[in-house]
Amino acid sequence: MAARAHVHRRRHAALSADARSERKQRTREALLDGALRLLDERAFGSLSLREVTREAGISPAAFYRHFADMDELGFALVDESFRRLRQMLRSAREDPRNYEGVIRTSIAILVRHVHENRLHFSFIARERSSGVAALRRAIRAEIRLFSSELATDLARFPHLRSWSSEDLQMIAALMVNTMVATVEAILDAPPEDPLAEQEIIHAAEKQLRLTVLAIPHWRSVGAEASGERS
Amino acid sequence: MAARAHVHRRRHAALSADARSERKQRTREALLDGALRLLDERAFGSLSLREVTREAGISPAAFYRHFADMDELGFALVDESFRRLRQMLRSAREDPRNYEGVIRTSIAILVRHVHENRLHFSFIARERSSGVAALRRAIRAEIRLFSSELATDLARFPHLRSWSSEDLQMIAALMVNTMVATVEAILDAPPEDPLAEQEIIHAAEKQLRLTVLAIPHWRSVGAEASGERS
DNA sequence: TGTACATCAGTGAACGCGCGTTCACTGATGTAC
DNA sequence: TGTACATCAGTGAACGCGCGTTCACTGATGTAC
Repeated sequence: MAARAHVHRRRHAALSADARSERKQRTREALLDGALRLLDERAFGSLSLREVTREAGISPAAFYRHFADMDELGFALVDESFRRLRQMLRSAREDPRNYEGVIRTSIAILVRHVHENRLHFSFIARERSSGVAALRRAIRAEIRLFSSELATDLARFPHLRSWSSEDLQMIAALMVNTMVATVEAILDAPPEDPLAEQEIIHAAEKQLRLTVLAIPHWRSVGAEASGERS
Repeated sequence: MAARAHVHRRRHAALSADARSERKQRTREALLDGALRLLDERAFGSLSLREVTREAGISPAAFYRHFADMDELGFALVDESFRRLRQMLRSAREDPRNYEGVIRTSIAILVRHVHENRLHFSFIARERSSGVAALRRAIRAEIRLFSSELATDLARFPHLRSWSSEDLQMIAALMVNTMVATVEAILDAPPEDPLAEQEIIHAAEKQLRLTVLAIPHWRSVGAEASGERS
């Protein structure tokens, strides 16, 4: 395996498997994972560069081989976390059904992904409101994007086809609010307490069912026309 | 005014106006207000004792005449913030009307209080998710209490009289979610941009109208009976 | 393949800084008589 | 009212500590020939 680089004697052997850059990549991931582990119970703004390098098992100075400063590491965490979240959305969109089925399976997929990526969701949930302004803005922008995509998806359902884009955004935002609150509740619940979690899930399903129940009865007023049509 | 303490020559003149304890009270408020000012853009967990005393204009050591540590100051801020929030709820409950009227006036009262107590709401919104676990728990408990009280209030409305307590909690939580998200959006919007804020308010009203629209059509399932009634 | 040189991820010591906390103190205010 | 003593909010210096950042370095890996 050490001889691997000699197999093809090219001008730039670095194009093939490069032990050095592989190791570098692994250290970078150790920094990101270490930070994420510490962030399960702490805010990013109170995390020190030295703590992260300590957790990752390298010296403080080596940090600068990977990131210019802590903020840059923070952005990398946001990117990674939302990559996982988008991947979740892809699974969720794979089997569209009627309202009822969508709600149950969407919540189930959401809950599964929260457990599989607990630290990433915990990081996003915490930094969404907190501390570092740049991180907060990046996260809010991603969530707004998510909400817009949901609005587009919703437009395919029977009653919603004729809705204005503004009203679709409004109901998508309402559903995203519910999902964000549900994720926060799950992360906040005593870990691995199946009863508490089941109650949270049950309430979330009811809230979404209640929301979609209103759809056939909705008639928008106020924004589209300044006058009213009695 | 300096002679005030001499007017009544009592055994314990301290019972009347006490210049010393008045001054102490004023310094305590300077600490709380200074901290709150700094917390408009920062997380509590990243706030130092020295910064707070600097902002309040006293020496670091004097801090300990008022609080044992920064956490104690944090709890005092939570208390003060929720005192203002409860005061808001009292105004909101003063004139109960039909659904529509309640929504418009409730949102208006909420928005007014957010502007009048911007720093307190900003503090609560940020620390609700962030950093210091003890503060987070205190804030979540207050919001849960708020949600329960809303459930009690809702029980007085026509269609909701017969609802189970669980379903009332569910819809109250949904409405609180919407209000929390609305407050966050207002605090996040460019300050004093009346157009952006009007859009946020408009969306919030729609979301609440949509929610109450579902009420007459709701039929709870799943929790009360383990079997289903087809 | 073997050798001589280049690259560069990671080290360890050093720096100046702001931190929380302690301590003996000061001086204005309060109390007893 | 006047005096002598007690209280106590606030001071300023000092402490040890962890921080972010810099620097010259080491030694394994990569490259050229």
